[in-house]
Amino acid sequence: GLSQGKSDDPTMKREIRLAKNREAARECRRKKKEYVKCLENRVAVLENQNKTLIEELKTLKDLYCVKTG
Amino acid sequence: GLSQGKSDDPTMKREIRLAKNREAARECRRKKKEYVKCLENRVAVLENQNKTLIEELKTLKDLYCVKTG
Amino acid sequence: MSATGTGGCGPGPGPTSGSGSGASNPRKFSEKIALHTQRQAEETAAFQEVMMDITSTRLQAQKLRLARSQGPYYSGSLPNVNQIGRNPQDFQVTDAA
Amino acid sequence: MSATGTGGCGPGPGPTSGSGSGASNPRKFSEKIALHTQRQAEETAAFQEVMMDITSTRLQAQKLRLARSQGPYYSGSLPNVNQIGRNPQDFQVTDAA
DNA sequence: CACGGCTGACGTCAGCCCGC
DNA sequence: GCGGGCTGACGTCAGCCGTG
Repeated sequence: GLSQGKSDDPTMKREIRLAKNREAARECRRKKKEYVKCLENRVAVLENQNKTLIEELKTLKDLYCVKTG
Repeated sequence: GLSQGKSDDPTMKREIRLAKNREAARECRRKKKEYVKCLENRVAVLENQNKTLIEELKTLKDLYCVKTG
Repeated sequence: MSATGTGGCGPGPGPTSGSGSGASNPRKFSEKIALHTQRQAEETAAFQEVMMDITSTRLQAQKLRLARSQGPYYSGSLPNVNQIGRNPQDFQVTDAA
Repeated sequence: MSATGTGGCGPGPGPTSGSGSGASNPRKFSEKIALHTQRQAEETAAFQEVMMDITSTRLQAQKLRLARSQGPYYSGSLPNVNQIGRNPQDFQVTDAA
Protein backbone atom coordinates (compact mmCIF):
# COMPACT_ATOMS: atom_id res chain seq x y z
CA GLY A 1 0.00 0.00 0.00
CA LEU A 2 1.16 3.53 -0.80
CA SER A 3 -1.21 5.33 1.62
CA GLN A 4 0.96 4.57 4.73
CA GLY A 5 4.19 3.40 3.13
CA LYS A 6 6.14 5.99 5.11
CA SER A 7 5.65 7.06 8.74
CA ASP A 8 3.91 10.29 7.82
CA ASP A 9 0.62 8.93 9.06
CA PRO A 10 0.01 10.58 12.47
CA THR A 11 -1.75 7.45 13.71
CA MET A 12 1.21 5.34 12.66
CA LYS A 13 3.63 7.73 14.35
CA ARG A 14 1.63 7.54 17.56
CA GLU A 15 1.53 3.75 17.48
CA ILE A 16 5.25 3.58 16.83
CA ARG A 17 5.89 5.93 19.72
CA LEU A 18 3.64 3.89 22.00
CA ALA A 19 5.39 0.67 20.97
CA LYS A 20 8.82 2.17 21.72
CA ASN A 21 7.63 3.45 25.08
CA ARG A 22 6.18 0.02 25.84
CA GLU A 23 9.49 -1.69 25.33
CA ALA A 24 11.32 1.07 27.19
CA ALA A 25 8.95 0.67 30.12
CA ARG A 26 9.65 -3.08 30.26
CA GLU A 27 13.38 -2.52 30.29
CA CYS A 28 13.01 0.21 32.89
CA ARG A 29 11.01 -2.06 35.19
CA ARG A 30 13.55 -4.82 34.71
CA LYS A 31 16.41 -2.48 35.59
CA LYS A 32 14.54 -1.19 38.62
CA LYS A 33 13.94 -4.72 39.87
CA GLU A 34 17.62 -5.54 39.36
CA TYR A 35 18.56 -2.37 41.24
CA VAL A 36 16.40 -3.29 44.23
CA LYS A 37 17.93 -6.78 44.29
CA CYS A 38 21.37 -5.16 44.09
CA LEU A 39 20.51 -3.00 47.11
CA GLU A 40 19.26 -5.99 49.12
CA ASN A 41 22.35 -8.02 48.27
CA ARG A 42 24.57 -5.08 49.17
CA VAL A 43 22.82 -4.73 52.52
CA ALA A 44 23.39 -8.43 53.21
CA VAL A 45 27.10 -8.23 52.32
CA LEU A 46 27.59 -5.09 54.42
CA GLU A 47 25.75 -6.79 57.29
CA ASN A 48 28.12 -9.77 57.26
CA GLN A 49 31.21 -7.57 57.02
CA ASN A 50 29.91 -5.37 59.83
CA LYS A 51 29.31 -8.40 62.06
CA THR A 52 32.76 -9.86 61.34
CA LEU A 53 34.46 -6.51 61.94
CA ILE A 54 32.69 -6.02 65.26
CA GLU A 55 33.66 -9.48 66.50
CA GLU A 56 37.27 -8.99 65.39
CA LEU A 57 37.35 -5.60 67.09
CA LYS A 58 36.01 -7.14 70.30
CA THR A 59 38.72 -9.81 70.26
CA LEU A 60 41.51 -7.35 69.52
CA LYS A 61 40.22 -4.99 72.19
CA ASP A 62 40.28 -7.79 74.77
CA LEU A 63 43.83 -8.69 73.74
CA TYR A 64 44.90 -5.08 74.07
CA CYS A 65 43.17 -4.85 77.44
CA VAL A 66 45.17 -7.86 78.66
CA LYS A 67 48.42 -6.27 77.53
CA THR A 68 47.76 -3.05 79.44
CA GLY A 69 46.13 -4.51 82.56
CA GLY B 1 -33.46 6.04 43.59
CA LEU B 2 -34.47 2.45 43.92
CA SER B 3 -32.76 1.20 40.76
CA GLN B 4 -29.21 1.17 42.27
CA GLY B 5 -29.90 1.76 45.94
CA LYS B 6 -28.06 -1.40 46.86
CA SER B 7 -24.84 -2.71 45.37
CA ASP B 8 -26.55 -5.40 43.35
CA ASP B 9 -25.73 -3.56 40.16
CA PRO B 10 -22.80 -5.46 38.61
CA THR B 11 -21.49 -2.25 37.08
CA MET B 12 -21.57 -0.56 40.47
CA LYS B 13 -19.78 -3.50 42.07
CA ARG B 14 -17.06 -3.36 39.43
CA GLU B 15 -16.58 0.38 39.88
CA ILE B 16 -16.35 -0.01 43.63
CA ARG B 17 -13.78 -2.78 43.24
CA LEU B 18 -11.77 -0.66 40.81
CA ALA B 19 -11.87 2.32 43.15
CA LYS B 20 -10.62 0.22 46.06
CA ASN B 21 -7.84 -1.27 43.94
CA ARG B 22 -6.90 2.23 42.79
CA GLU B 23 -6.38 3.45 46.32
CA ALA B 24 -4.62 0.20 47.26
CA ALA B 25 -2.25 0.62 44.32
CA ARG B 26 -1.40 4.17 45.45
CA GLU B 27 -0.62 3.03 48.96
CA CYS B 28 1.40 0.09 47.63
CA ARG B 29 3.52 2.35 45.41
CA ARG B 30 4.04 4.71 48.33
CA LYS B 31 5.17 1.86 50.58
CA LYS B 32 7.47 0.52 47.88
CA LYS B 33 9.08 3.93 47.44
CA GLU B 34 9.55 4.21 51.19
CA TYR B 35 11.08 0.73 51.25
CA VAL B 36 13.62 1.61 48.56
CA LYS B 37 14.55 4.78 50.44
CA CYS B 38 14.89 2.69 53.58
CA LEU B 39 17.27 0.34 51.77
CA GLU B 40 19.38 3.21 50.45
CA ASN B 41 19.58 4.84 53.86
CA ARG B 42 20.49 1.49 55.43
CA VAL B 43 23.27 1.02 52.89
CA ALA B 44 24.64 4.47 53.70
CA VAL B 45 24.58 3.83 57.46
CA LEU B 46 26.23 0.43 57.08
CA GLU B 47 28.83 2.02 54.82
CA ASN B 48 29.80 4.60 57.43
CA GLN B 49 29.89 2.03 60.23
CA ASN B 50 32.08 -0.31 58.19
CA LYS B 51 34.44 2.50 57.31
CA THR B 52 34.77 3.52 60.95
CA LEU B 53 35.22 -0.09 62.05
CA ILE B 54 37.94 -0.70 59.46
CA GLU B 55 39.87 2.41 60.50
CA GLU B 56 39.56 1.49 64.17
CA LEU B 57 40.74 -2.03 63.40
CA LYS B 58 43.75 -0.67 61.54
CA THR B 59 44.70 1.55 64.48
CA LEU B 60 44.24 -1.21 67.04
CA LYS B 61 46.16 -3.64 64.87
CA ASP B 62 49.08 -1.20 64.64
CA LEU B 63 49.02 -0.73 68.40
CA TYR B 64 49.02 -4.48 68.93
CA CYS B 65 51.86 -4.86 66.42
CA VAL B 66 53.95 -2.35 68.38
CA LYS B 67 53.34 -4.27 71.61
CA THR B 68 54.52 -7.57 70.14
CA GLY B 69 57.36 -6.28 67.93
CA MET C 1 3.33 0.41 64.01
CA SER C 2 1.15 -0.40 61.06
CA ALA C 3 2.09 -3.94 60.11
CA THR C 4 1.37 -6.47 62.80
CA GLY C 5 1.78 -4.04 65.64
CA THR C 6 5.33 -4.46 66.91
CA GLY C 7 4.42 -2.65 70.07
CA GLY C 8 2.21 -5.32 71.52
CA CYS C 9 4.05 -8.51 70.62
CA GLY C 10 1.04 -10.36 71.90
CA PRO C 11 0.63 -13.60 69.96
CA GLY C 12 3.60 -15.32 68.44
CA PRO C 13 4.02 -15.86 64.73
CA GLY C 14 0.81 -14.62 63.22
CA PRO C 15 0.58 -15.57 59.56
CA THR C 16 0.84 -19.29 58.85
CA SER C 17 3.73 -19.69 61.35
CA GLY C 18 5.80 -20.54 58.30
CA SER C 19 9.48 -20.97 59.07
CA GLY C 20 10.49 -20.95 55.42
CA SER C 21 10.89 -17.67 53.60
CA GLY C 22 8.07 -15.86 55.34
CA ALA C 23 10.02 -14.55 58.28
CA SER C 24 13.16 -13.09 56.70
CA ASN C 25 11.49 -12.26 53.41
CA PRO C 26 7.96 -10.99 53.96
CA ARG C 27 5.66 -10.04 51.11
CA LYS C 28 4.27 -6.85 52.62
CA PHE C 29 6.44 -3.76 52.33
CA SER C 30 5.47 -2.69 55.83
CA GLU C 31 6.97 -5.86 57.27
CA LYS C 32 10.11 -5.46 55.18
CA ILE C 33 10.56 -1.90 56.42
CA ALA C 34 9.93 -2.95 60.02
CA LEU C 35 12.41 -5.81 59.73
CA HIS C 36 15.17 -3.63 58.28
CA THR C 37 14.50 -0.93 60.86
CA GLN C 38 14.81 -3.46 63.67
CA ARG C 39 18.05 -4.92 62.32
CA GLN C 40 19.51 -1.47 61.81
CA ALA C 41 18.68 -0.54 65.40
CA GLU C 42 20.33 -3.70 66.74
CA GLU C 43 23.46 -3.29 64.63
CA THR C 44 23.75 0.39 65.53
CA ALA C 45 23.49 -0.51 69.20
CA ALA C 46 26.21 -3.17 68.89
CA PHE C 47 28.37 -0.74 66.90
CA GLN C 48 28.08 2.04 69.46
CA GLU C 49 28.76 -0.42 72.28
CA VAL C 50 31.99 -1.59 70.68
CA MET C 51 33.07 1.98 70.00
CA MET C 52 32.34 2.95 73.58
CA ASP C 53 34.39 0.00 74.81
CA ILE C 54 37.29 0.98 72.59
CA THR C 55 37.14 4.58 73.83
CA SER C 56 37.08 3.42 77.43
CA THR C 57 40.05 1.13 76.89
CA ARG C 58 41.94 3.92 75.16
CA LEU C 59 41.36 6.35 78.03
CA GLN C 60 42.33 3.75 80.61
CA ALA C 61 45.58 2.87 78.82
CA GLN C 62 46.44 6.53 78.33
CA LYS C 63 45.86 7.30 82.00
CA LEU C 64 48.00 4.32 82.96
CA ARG C 65 50.88 5.40 80.71
CA LEU C 66 50.68 8.95 82.05
CA ALA C 67 50.82 7.70 85.63
CA ARG C 68 53.87 5.57 84.85
CA SER C 69 55.73 8.39 83.10
CA GLN C 70 55.17 11.17 85.62
CA GLY C 71 56.61 9.42 88.68
CA PRO C 72 58.51 6.24 89.48
CA TYR C 73 55.67 5.10 91.69
CA TYR C 74 54.78 1.47 91.42
CA SER C 75 51.17 0.91 92.07
CA GLY C 76 49.70 -2.45 91.35
CA SER C 77 48.23 -5.58 92.81
CA LEU C 78 51.64 -7.19 92.95
CA PRO C 79 53.54 -7.00 96.29
CA ASN C 80 54.70 -3.40 96.53
CA VAL C 81 58.47 -3.28 96.62
CA ASN C 82 58.52 0.07 98.41
CA GLN C 83 56.73 -1.43 101.37
CA ILE C 84 59.01 -4.49 101.67
CA GLY C 85 61.54 -4.29 104.47
CA ARG C 86 59.98 -1.32 106.21
CA ASN C 87 58.74 -3.49 109.04
CA PRO C 88 61.24 -5.81 110.79
CA GLN C 89 58.60 -8.56 110.85
CA ASP C 90 59.13 -9.11 107.16
CA PHE C 91 62.65 -10.38 107.84
CA GLN C 92 61.67 -12.80 110.58
CA VAL C 93 61.17 -16.33 109.32
CA THR C 94 58.32 -18.34 110.66
CA ASP C 95 60.38 -21.50 111.01
CA ALA C 96 60.53 -20.89 114.80
CA ALA C 97 56.95 -22.14 115.23
CA MET D 1 29.94 -2.93 32.09
CA SER D 2 26.85 -1.57 30.40
CA ALA D 3 26.47 1.92 31.78
CA THR D 4 29.41 4.14 30.99
CA GLY D 5 31.88 1.32 30.59
CA THR D 6 33.93 1.19 33.77
CA GLY D 7 36.59 -0.76 31.96
CA GLY D 8 37.78 2.04 29.79
CA CYS D 9 37.52 5.09 32.04
CA GLY D 10 38.34 7.17 29.00
CA PRO D 11 36.77 10.62 29.30
CA GLY D 12 36.06 12.14 32.67
CA PRO D 13 32.59 13.20 33.79
CA GLY D 14 30.38 12.63 30.82
CA PRO D 15 26.95 14.12 31.32
CA THR D 16 26.91 17.84 32.06
CA SER D 17 29.89 17.50 34.42
CA GLY D 18 27.50 18.51 37.19
CA SER D 19 29.07 18.28 40.63
CA GLY D 20 25.75 18.47 42.43
CA SER D 21 23.61 15.37 42.76
CA GLY D 22 24.40 13.89 39.39
CA ALA D 23 27.46 11.91 40.39
CA SER D 24 26.39 10.20 43.60
CA ASN D 25 22.72 10.04 42.69
CA PRO D 26 22.26 9.28 39.00
CA ARG D 27 18.87 9.00 37.35
CA LYS D 28 19.53 5.92 35.27
CA PHE D 29 19.25 2.60 37.06
CA SER D 30 22.25 1.28 35.15
CA GLU D 31 24.46 4.00 36.63
CA LYS D 32 23.07 3.38 40.11
CA ILE D 33 23.84 -0.33 39.81
CA ALA D 34 27.32 0.36 38.45
CA LEU D 35 28.03 2.83 41.25
CA HIS D 36 26.92 0.45 43.99
CA THR D 37 28.86 -2.41 42.40
CA GLN D 38 32.01 -0.31 42.31
CA ARG D 39 31.64 0.79 45.92
CA GLN D 40 30.96 -2.77 47.03
CA ALA D 41 34.10 -3.97 45.25
CA GLU D 42 36.24 -1.27 46.90
CA GLU D 43 34.83 -1.90 50.37
CA THR D 44 35.21 -5.66 50.00
CA ALA D 45 38.84 -5.18 48.95
CA ALA D 46 39.55 -2.95 51.98
CA PHE D 47 37.74 -5.41 54.25
CA GLN D 48 39.72 -8.39 53.00
CA GLU D 49 42.95 -6.41 53.26
CA VAL D 50 42.32 -5.58 56.92
CA MET D 51 41.37 -9.16 57.68
CA MET D 52 44.52 -10.41 56.00
CA ASP D 53 46.59 -7.96 58.03
CA ILE D 54 44.96 -9.11 61.24
CA THR D 55 45.58 -12.75 60.37
CA SER D 56 49.22 -12.03 59.57
CA THR D 57 49.70 -10.17 62.84
CA ARG D 58 48.02 -13.03 64.73
CA LEU D 59 50.28 -15.62 63.17
CA GLN D 60 53.39 -13.53 63.82
CA ALA D 61 52.50 -12.97 67.46
CA GLN D 62 51.68 -16.64 67.99
CA LYS D 63 54.98 -17.72 66.43
CA LEU D 64 56.82 -15.24 68.66
CA ARG D 65 55.11 -16.50 71.82
CA LEU D 66 55.80 -20.09 70.86
CA ALA D 67 59.51 -19.30 70.30
CA ARG D 68 59.73 -17.62 73.70
CA SER D 69 58.05 -20.49 75.54
CA GLN D 70 59.92 -23.41 74.02
CA GLY D 71 63.43 -22.24 74.89
CA PRO D 72 64.98 -19.58 77.11
CA TYR D 73 66.59 -18.00 74.10
CA TYR D 74 66.47 -14.28 74.02
CA SER D 75 66.50 -12.93 70.55
CA GLY D 76 65.93 -9.28 69.99
CA SER D 77 67.39 -6.04 68.84
CA LEU D 78 68.20 -5.04 72.41
CA PRO D 79 71.75 -5.87 73.73
CA ASN D 80 71.68 -9.62 74.36
CA VAL D 81 72.39 -10.32 78.03
CA ASN D 82 73.65 -13.83 77.33
CA GLN D 83 76.43 -12.49 75.15
CA ILE D 84 77.56 -9.88 77.67
CA GLY D 85 80.67 -10.87 79.61
CA ARG D 86 81.48 -13.91 77.49
CA ASN D 87 84.38 -12.09 75.88
CA PRO D 88 86.93 -10.41 78.15
CA GLN D 89 86.97 -7.38 75.86
CA ASP D 90 83.57 -6.40 77.20
CA PHE D 91 85.16 -5.72 80.60
CA GLN D 92 87.99 -3.56 79.28
CA VAL D 93 87.16 0.11 79.29
CA THR D 94 88.25 2.18 76.34
CA ASP D 95 89.60 5.02 78.46
CA ALA D 96 93.17 3.79 77.70
CA ALA D 97 93.03 5.24 74.22
C1' DC E 1 -13.92 -22.95 49.38
C1' DA E 2 -14.96 -18.12 48.59
C1' DC E 3 -13.64 -13.45 49.59
C1' DG E 4 -10.65 -9.60 50.03
C1' DG E 5 -6.18 -7.30 50.88
C1' DC E 6 -1.35 -6.51 48.59
C1' DT E 7 1.54 -6.95 45.27
C1' DG E 8 3.72 -8.08 40.44
C1' DA E 9 3.45 -6.79 35.78
C1' DC E 10 1.49 -4.25 31.95
C1' DG E 11 0.45 -0.15 29.03
C1' DT E 12 -0.13 4.81 28.96
C1' DC E 13 0.69 9.80 30.05
C1' DA E 14 3.61 13.48 31.63
C1' DG E 15 7.97 15.22 32.56
C1' DC E 16 13.10 15.66 32.85
C1' DC E 17 17.38 15.93 30.77
C1' DC E 18 20.80 15.20 27.29
C1' DG E 19 22.61 15.25 22.63
C1' DC E 20 21.75 17.21 17.99
C1' DG F 1 14.91 24.93 20.62
C1' DC F 2 13.53 20.26 19.88
C1' DG F 3 13.27 15.23 19.39
C1' DG F 4 14.08 11.14 21.97
C1' DG F 5 15.62 8.14 25.69
C1' DC F 6 14.38 6.96 30.80
C1' DT F 7 11.88 7.38 34.47
C1' DG F 8 7.90 8.75 37.91
C1' DA F 9 3.15 8.09 38.62
C1' DC F 10 -1.39 6.38 37.37
C1' DG F 11 -5.06 2.89 36.54
C1' DT F 12 -6.04 -1.85 35.37
C1' DC F 13 -5.60 -6.98 35.27
C1' DA F 14 -3.99 -11.25 37.21
C1' DG F 15 -2.35 -13.86 40.93
C1' DC F 16 -0.85 -15.13 45.73
C1' DC F 17 -2.03 -15.94 50.28
C1' DG F 18 -4.19 -15.10 54.76
C1' DT F 19 -8.82 -15.03 56.91
C1' DG F 20 -13.39 -16.32 57.85
